[in-house]
Amino acid sequence: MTYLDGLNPAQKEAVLHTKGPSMVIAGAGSGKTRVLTYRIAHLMHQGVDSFNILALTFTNKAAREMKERIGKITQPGEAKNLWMGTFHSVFARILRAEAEKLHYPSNFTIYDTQDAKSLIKSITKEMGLDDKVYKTGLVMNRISSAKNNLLSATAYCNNTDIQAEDRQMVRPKIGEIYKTYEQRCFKAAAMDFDDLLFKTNILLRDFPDVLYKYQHRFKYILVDEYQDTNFSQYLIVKKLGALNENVCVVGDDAQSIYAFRGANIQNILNFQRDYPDCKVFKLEQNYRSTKNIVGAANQIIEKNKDQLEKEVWTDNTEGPRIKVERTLTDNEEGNLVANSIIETRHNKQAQPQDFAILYRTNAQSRAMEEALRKKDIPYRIFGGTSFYQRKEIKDLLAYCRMTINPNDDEALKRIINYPARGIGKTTLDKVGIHANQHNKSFWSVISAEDLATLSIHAGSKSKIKQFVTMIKSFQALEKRANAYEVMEEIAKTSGISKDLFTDKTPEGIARYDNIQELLNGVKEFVEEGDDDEKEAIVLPDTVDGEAKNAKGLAIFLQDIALLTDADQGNDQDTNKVSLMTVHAAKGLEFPYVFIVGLEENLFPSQMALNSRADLEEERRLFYVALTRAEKEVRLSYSASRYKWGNLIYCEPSRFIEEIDERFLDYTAPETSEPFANERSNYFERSGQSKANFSAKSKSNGRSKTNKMGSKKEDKKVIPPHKKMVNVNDAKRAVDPSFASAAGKIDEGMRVEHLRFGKGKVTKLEGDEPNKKATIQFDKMGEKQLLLKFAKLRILKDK
DNA sequence: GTATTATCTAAGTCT
DNA sequence: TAGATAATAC
Repeated sequence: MTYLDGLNPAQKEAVLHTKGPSMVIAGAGSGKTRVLTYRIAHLMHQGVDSFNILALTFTNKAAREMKERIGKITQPGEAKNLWMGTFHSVFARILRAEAEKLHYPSNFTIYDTQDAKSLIKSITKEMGLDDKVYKTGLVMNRISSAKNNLLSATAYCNNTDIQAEDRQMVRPKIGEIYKTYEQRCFKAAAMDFDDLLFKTNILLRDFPDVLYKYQHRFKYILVDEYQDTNFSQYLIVKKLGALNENVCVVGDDAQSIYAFRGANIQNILNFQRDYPDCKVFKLEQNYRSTKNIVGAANQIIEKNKDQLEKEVWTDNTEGPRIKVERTLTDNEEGNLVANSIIETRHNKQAQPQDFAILYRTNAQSRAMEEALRKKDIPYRIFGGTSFYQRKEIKDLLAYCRMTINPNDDEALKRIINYPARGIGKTTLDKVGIHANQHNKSFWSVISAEDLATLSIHAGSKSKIKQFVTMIKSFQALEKRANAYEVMEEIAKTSGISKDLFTDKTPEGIARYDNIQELLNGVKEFVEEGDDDEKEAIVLPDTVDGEAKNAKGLAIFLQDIALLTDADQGNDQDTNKVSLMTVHAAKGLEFPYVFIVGLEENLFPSQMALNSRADLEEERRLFYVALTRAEKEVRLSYSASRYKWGNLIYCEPSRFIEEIDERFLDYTAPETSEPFANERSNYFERSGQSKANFSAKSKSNGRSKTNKMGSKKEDKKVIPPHKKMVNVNDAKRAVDPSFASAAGKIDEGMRVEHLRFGKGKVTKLEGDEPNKKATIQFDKMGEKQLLLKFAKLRILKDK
């Protein structure tokens, strides 16, 4: 039983309780993954066949990591039949195996977000709807949340509440779009991300024999990050676990950060309701972080109302305080981080891989990247525009998709005229109209006699025929060749390789390289031996009866849409600084963590300011960010930042203020009275939500300004849109006369501050570079400012 | 039908 | 800023 020795009593209890439902509430850094892996190992140790265990994780990254850990503590090959993966990948496989029950082919395509958006867009266009009203993103969110709540298109249209909501939003046609969307996906033999869960529910609901089969198969079910499951996922788990009730869910309500995707903390409560005798374990000892970090994190999360009771504590050392730093621009913030990394590496003998830079939005990675590149610090970006989402990769994959599933309309639309082969918009429109009228896929129109009946130029027709012949040749090849051979042939014959090769711009070269990289990846896939870990997630008795070519394109393509950058295999040089969004960092840990861009309207996101629930999710997100760190956290914010090419003036995040000073180490402008100015902004901010609110109601067409306008005396309140200064105003922010005056300032001078206005310097103290000035501002009262940061302009001597 | 240019608009987080 | 789309010239 040596493998259990490393567990603390609470962990051990959770691991040993294998029979019956259980729930593990695991605080950040309390060894949640450890419990899951040991639990699985323990099950197998007790004689449970890995064949009967299903472990569901939230990301591929988590699945892969856990697989590695299990591999280390079990006998070789023992975990071979273990099913472990994300909800999406596991059920995609089950759906492929059972596809014909739902009248889908097993080689159905998985539409990614881009595909889905493009389809929605063409539907709204066809319906003659204004795409400014029916924004694809909005429509998609609506459809997505309907699916996650198990509402089909018909149910959506018949639901009076929803219809009323849509009418109120002045978007009454969403239900109709949803219906068409569903039909189009079906005839294209495609499922989107939400369908993978939705259709699994349909499958388990309508086919008791299938349900029975998988209930028997999955005698033990484990779910990681349970707080982030949505209703659809919750119900799948509930159904599969109903027979044996050996369901173990692990989660932390404080780390629920996917409500935007339909995740529901309610599921934790549902679980206790569904299994009243479920055993609850709480893991509260944090092994990851210093006392200081745990203390700050606890304090942050305390501000939230919605949470389960638990107290995270640690035995670790105190550790240094959290450093808070401010810069003037986002690029400077990048330099600050880069320099800190160099410094820490030097002082603490740290490796690049010991550092993570976390941000709220992917767009922020750029400034960081540039700074790191300049200083020759190796880094790796997770997420963002994934490799598989690059245009050239998607183009090539679209050919592959059509080879496997020619009815894949989105793939067809993408490539029928790329590289240009004279099949233009007019032609494609005609095909599309015919296809939709007859409820067929584009392919079934152009590859059949239908084509002859269409009023298309003979020249275009013959070009279409050539295209059809080409795809058919790929299909023939796919039957006998491996994935690499097929894809290489496609790249060559389609003209993609040539098209990119002739493009000698740096972008063109990069694209060509990416294609080569994809081909290399496929080659690896074909050449790699059967390794146990890879096998673990493949359906052992799959995929369909006809014993498909295991190295074939179909298998390679299977769930490429579900992969992200983090899942790429090239692990050779992992000694790099990690850059990622806070969301992507969930479940990971690093000795040194930088959380950047801590500014109002960014973190918390501007869109979260309107409701308490949204703001609490942002706060949980910040909690997640803080608790990633083992030794040190550094927070930074910038006074200005480029957004959409415009310079935006930024305020520090409220989250900084929410941390007690005893956990912090300021290098901020106002050392003696931290956030004196920010506090005054806080006042502004409290009015901001009102401004927001009235602005919002206005845009709704129904003016509530009267109701909100009672607070007219708040005239000093700066509405948010004013805070977002435009380019002209912003030029003042970088006006050199404001920036460079610091050294020359003396007592008695009249100065002007960008924000506080005019005032008189009454006192100077301290030495460079931390010289501090006390200034009596005409309107804002007395402030103490650090000269190196204060944006002051000298007005007149004495 | 294609290539080039001008204009628009988006970036919130992930499977 | 950058990619996507619309307008324009060829």
